[in-house]
Amino acid sequence: MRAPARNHKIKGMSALRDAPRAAELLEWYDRHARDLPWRIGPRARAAGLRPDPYRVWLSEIMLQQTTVPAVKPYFEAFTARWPTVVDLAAAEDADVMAAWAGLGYYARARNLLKCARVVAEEHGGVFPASHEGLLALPGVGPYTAGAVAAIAFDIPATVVDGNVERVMARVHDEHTPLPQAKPVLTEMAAALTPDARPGDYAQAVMDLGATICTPRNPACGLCPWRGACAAWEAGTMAELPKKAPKKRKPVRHGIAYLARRVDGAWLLERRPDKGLLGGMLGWPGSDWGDDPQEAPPIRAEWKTIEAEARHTFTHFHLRLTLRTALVPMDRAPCRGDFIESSDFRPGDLPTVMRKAFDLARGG
DNA sequence: CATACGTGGGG
DNA sequence: TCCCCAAGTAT
Repeated sequence: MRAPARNHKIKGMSALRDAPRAAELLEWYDRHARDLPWRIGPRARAAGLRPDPYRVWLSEIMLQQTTVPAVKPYFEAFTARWPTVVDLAAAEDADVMAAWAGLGYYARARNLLKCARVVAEEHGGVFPASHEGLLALPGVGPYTAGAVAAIAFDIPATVVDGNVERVMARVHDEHTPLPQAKPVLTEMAAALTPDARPGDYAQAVMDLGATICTPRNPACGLCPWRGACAAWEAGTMAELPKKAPKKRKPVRHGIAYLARRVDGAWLLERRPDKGLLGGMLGWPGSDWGDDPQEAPPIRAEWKTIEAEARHTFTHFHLRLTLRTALVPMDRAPCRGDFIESSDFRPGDLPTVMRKAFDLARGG
């Protein structure tokens, strides 16, 4: 009897390896699926339930380059405050940006609102039920379109995120470094994607990557695909996926000005939509570079705080010199606006600006 | 295709 | 302290 399911490519003294099968992964998922606020579990899905596309989309946007623990409280807050995409579409920009503060990658929040308004105004408040339609939405790329199509609509889309790349690289012992390997890893993922249970399958691979096939110390002993894993056989799982070497982050310097009016109001400035921290509230200040120039937003006696605020962004380290001043009621700023003490919440600021506030208030 | 774009947690 | 990373997208 032939064994067509066997992989006969033999490396060294290895035993025959099984081909990875979606069914094995789905069986594992049926027993080990994570319980997440935006998710419909495999049992409920089998009973015919589907998750709300709005919640799936919202979670997928939040989860871009962001961990599940970081997302959970934001997801709860957003869905409590804006239960439907139409509610979100009607929100004030500043409220959404404030609610997103601390989660990072703020272009996501701007695109989130754009997308909600497109869905509300051009699609009657209903998310498009196709990969192509989803892909056309602001902030929705190939991954998110596939994930929403599969999870919310059970469309058999190939979903390739960082988890899938890692799992495919290991299962096939693929040593080509990322991002060069992306096309071949996508092909491998497509070859494994089943027609049945696309939503469960997409979540199953991501759960596998998040809980078993982790970047460090993978729990291969618990893996449903261990018998099919070429990296396990070769002992290379810890070094996969290979990645192009990273550049060192340069250090940039800046000055931030924290002005408090005698009535307690704080001088803040809305940053332009484009660029770093775009659309967020922040302290007025200098540019961030090698040699920042003074740029006080209002005439005052500025005092420099001893400690500088340190913060690391995606591509540089920032050391922020903080200057504070107390200014009288009748003096007008040349940049920014005073926000009444009762209207100001530090939590509305992006983290770097909140750090500056904490330092200035504490010192 | 390379780069810009945040943050918090873990080793 | 420092580096790596986490369900990517836009340009």
